[in-house]
Amino acid sequence: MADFLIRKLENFSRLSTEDRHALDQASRQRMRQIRPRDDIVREGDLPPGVTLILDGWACRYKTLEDGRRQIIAYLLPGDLCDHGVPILREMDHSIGSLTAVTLAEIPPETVRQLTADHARLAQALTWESLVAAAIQREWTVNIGQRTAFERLGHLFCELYLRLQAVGLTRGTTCEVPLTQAEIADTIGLSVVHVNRTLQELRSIGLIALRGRELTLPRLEALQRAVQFNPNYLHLDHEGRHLDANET
Amino acid sequence: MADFLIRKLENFSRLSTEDRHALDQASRQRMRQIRPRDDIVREGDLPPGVTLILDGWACRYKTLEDGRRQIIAYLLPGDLCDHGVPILREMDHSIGSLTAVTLAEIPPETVRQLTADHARLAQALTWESLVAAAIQREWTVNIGQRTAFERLGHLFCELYLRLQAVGLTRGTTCEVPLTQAEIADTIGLSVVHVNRTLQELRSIGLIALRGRELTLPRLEALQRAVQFNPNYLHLDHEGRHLDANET
DNA sequence: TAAATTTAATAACAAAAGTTAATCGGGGTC
DNA sequence: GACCCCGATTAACTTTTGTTATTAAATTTA
Repeated sequence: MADFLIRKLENFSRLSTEDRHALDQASRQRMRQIRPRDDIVREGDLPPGVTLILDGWACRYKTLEDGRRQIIAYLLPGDLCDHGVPILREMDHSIGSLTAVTLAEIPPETVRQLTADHARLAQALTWESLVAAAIQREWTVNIGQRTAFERLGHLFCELYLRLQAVGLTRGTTCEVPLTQAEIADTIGLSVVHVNRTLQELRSIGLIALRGRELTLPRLEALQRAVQFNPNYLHLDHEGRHLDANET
Repeated sequence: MADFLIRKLENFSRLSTEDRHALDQASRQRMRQIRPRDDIVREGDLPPGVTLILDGWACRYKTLEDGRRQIIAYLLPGDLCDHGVPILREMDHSIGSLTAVTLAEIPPETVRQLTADHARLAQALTWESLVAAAIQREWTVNIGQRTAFERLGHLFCELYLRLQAVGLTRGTTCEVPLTQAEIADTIGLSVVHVNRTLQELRSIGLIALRGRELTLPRLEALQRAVQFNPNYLHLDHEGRHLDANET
């Protein structure tokens, strides 16, 4: 059930069979199905406990009074949300599904046990939350400093690598179930301009889009063209922390 | 020594004398002075342990190859940085001082003891880190969706309230030791446009700037004008979580 | 105190991105 | 199979914001 999360965590450290089993069990206790484009939690609600996206895409977002909307983060299969359960009184943003979503609510007690009994797991989960924070920071940079062209290319690089980390790419291709309006709300551009920029990326041959299928035929070139530096994803040390054989 | 942090945490919950004393002791173990506009940690460095800003302003920032720079977060007196010490191998961004800064490095062992021995403190520290994350999200919204006018006003509202939370405001005034160039790098605008927008805010009487002294004579009006909603700062429940007398 | 260096303020012009509106196209529905 | 609806595309035009350059003012330093 927790396959995507497990796969992601193993980018950071090798988990034992028990680690994996425990995580899997935890994810099976309370599952929930969400329809596409439905709210999972709304701003003002009591923050939910730890939530794991088992499958599908969701996002954090915030709506201004006049209807402008910013997508703040994507929640992909294997992503966790921890709002520090009883500490904050209410959500300051909403979470909504983009596609159909399957999620697991992991009870506080289960989280406590998991991290208490499985040191590696605890470490790996810390890693995952540090990376989530790093992604949020990178989005600030992306929206604040980059041109439309760079923003869009950067987003695609990030999505591709994050999907790859959970095994959701085939070759140079991955599914990106976003409308241009959603992309616009993500990188702070108008739909029209997203469309223009998309054309540009296509015409140079840096991306290909067939339906919801995104192909990055020349990832390296794309990364260079938009100054994408993957360091913030902290994916580059497969288990090194736990192997004693470092240089 | 840790006065600002203590004051900030008490916006969330009342601390006991021992809590405060323990925090204060922890902050005295390893102090460091940083000159204005100096790097504290650089991208690529090994992430430092838990760092507490005792006094002065610092910021997280990221520089692109071609020199563009984005300020990702402000670190004000009483702010904490926790990079999850040994988990990530290298910093994906830099931290630099804006003014002269006094900081405390809190050894991992001390952090462990603090949170183990002082439950309230542990909770309060979790609160502070959740708020830091919420601020980061709000910046995404600010830069992504708002006009120059709103962005700037929003930033000022945030800074004022954060400074107020640590007792660094006098009436409607606070010190904001930023150049217009730094503000520009914060909200993703050019210096020239920041200047223009500043004039506009001034001419309407929503802000006054004398040197580094920022006055918000009509905070409410400013908040309305820029659609500032302070909910993301989660400052509105003075100790409620620990008092049993809730509704 | 004077010189040097930042920082702030303006202006004129250029470019990027937004707005509005119309059309096209595919997928699903009746 | 005709109709609808949503999402994508395109065009024309507007607005916001960026760029470059110059000057003024304020700080810092010598």
